[in-house]
Amino acid sequence: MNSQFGEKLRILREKQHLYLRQVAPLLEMDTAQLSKIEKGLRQLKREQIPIIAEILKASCDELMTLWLADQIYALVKDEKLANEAIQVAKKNINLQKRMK
Amino acid sequence: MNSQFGEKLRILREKQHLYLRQVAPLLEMDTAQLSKIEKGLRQLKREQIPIIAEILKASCDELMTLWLADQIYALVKDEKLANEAIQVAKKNINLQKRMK
DNA sequence: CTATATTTGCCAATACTTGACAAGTCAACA
DNA sequence: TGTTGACTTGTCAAGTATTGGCAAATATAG
Repeated sequence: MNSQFGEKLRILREKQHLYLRQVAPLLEMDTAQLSKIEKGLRQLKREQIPIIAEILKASCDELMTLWLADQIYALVKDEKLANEAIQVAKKNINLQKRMK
Repeated sequence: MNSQFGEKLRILREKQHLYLRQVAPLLEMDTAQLSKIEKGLRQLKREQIPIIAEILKASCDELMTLWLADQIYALVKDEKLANEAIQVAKKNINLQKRMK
């Protein structure tokens, strides 16, 4: 439960029978980094998500959602007020939407 | 709508008829910094929240919630998948809770 | 034992955030 | 109009955090 995004990448990569060493260069990184990303020890850059989505033939939106969810989760995972904070943030987002 | 937390601080401070110059030293910062914090241009450190809550005679939990909500909001405010991401993050938090 | 895939540890390089100060605006008012 | 007090803004060095890249370690299969 530490990195949904990373776990998903690994699953997708294995489904495509690809090795880290095959995928990493396409993202201009070494296998060590990609390994850490899959284990949630490092962050993939936001702008690399579309790239890896294509490589792994996955939904960019789904990956983006998981990636964002990981960021949020990291922020509040140890907070007793996590749920309340999320509620407030959500309200603000919907308010913002209505503004546009 | 840029910083609920900052706006709240300002309102509370004015309600107590306090000046930046009176509050800032209690947080070991100068007025410029506190001004920026109230305008959402800087972040108050998490561990300072209880301190300012006491100074402003406010609910620490409420301030903490707003502070966290601001962090989340900053993360996703320009994301079209913000709501989906929040949904996923929320689910993970509740999962985690059940684990404990 | 060897080869290949992945993981881990380390640290220099880079990027991001803050602290501190100076200079600026603004409003009140003598 | 000039002064004072409150707040704001700009800048940049210093402090933190994150990343990139390499080398060594581990794991697995033959």
